[in-house]
Amino acid sequence: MSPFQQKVIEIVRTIPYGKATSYGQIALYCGMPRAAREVGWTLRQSKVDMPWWRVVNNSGRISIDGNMEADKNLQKKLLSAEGIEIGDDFTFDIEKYRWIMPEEEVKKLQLSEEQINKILAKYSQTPLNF
DNA sequence: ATAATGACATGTT
DNA sequence: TAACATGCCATTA
Repeated sequence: MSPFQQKVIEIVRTIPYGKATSYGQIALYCGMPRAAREVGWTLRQSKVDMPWWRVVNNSGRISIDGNMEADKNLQKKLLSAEGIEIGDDFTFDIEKYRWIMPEEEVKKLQLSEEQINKILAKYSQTPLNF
């Protein structure tokens, strides 16, 4: 298992109940802004215990396709159970439920200052919305 | 070694 | 708003 995958797992485990994040967001926290697909790959093949269902794509859609229909429906069910309402098209308002890592946690990630700034600029705890 | 394939993201149309 | 195109990068073939 690569260090990247280990980070993915660590971070996914910190996502609180009832919240959701995107693949790209996790990738960013891991210091690999372009590795969203690898996050998905990790969640799929890693059998360790983690709340994988709290990770969706950036438009708030469950993006499991093809022959993983069972998992797709399971994810919808699990999210619904945590209070996130999901429509028949497997989409929901991610901004309403998006989890933002606290700034002090971001600073513990051992990333370059440049990347930290990038993270805070994109996912700030006090965004425009409220 | 080269090319195709994804639980993705983002900018253009 | 939604479809399309391009960029990404580890894994597979």
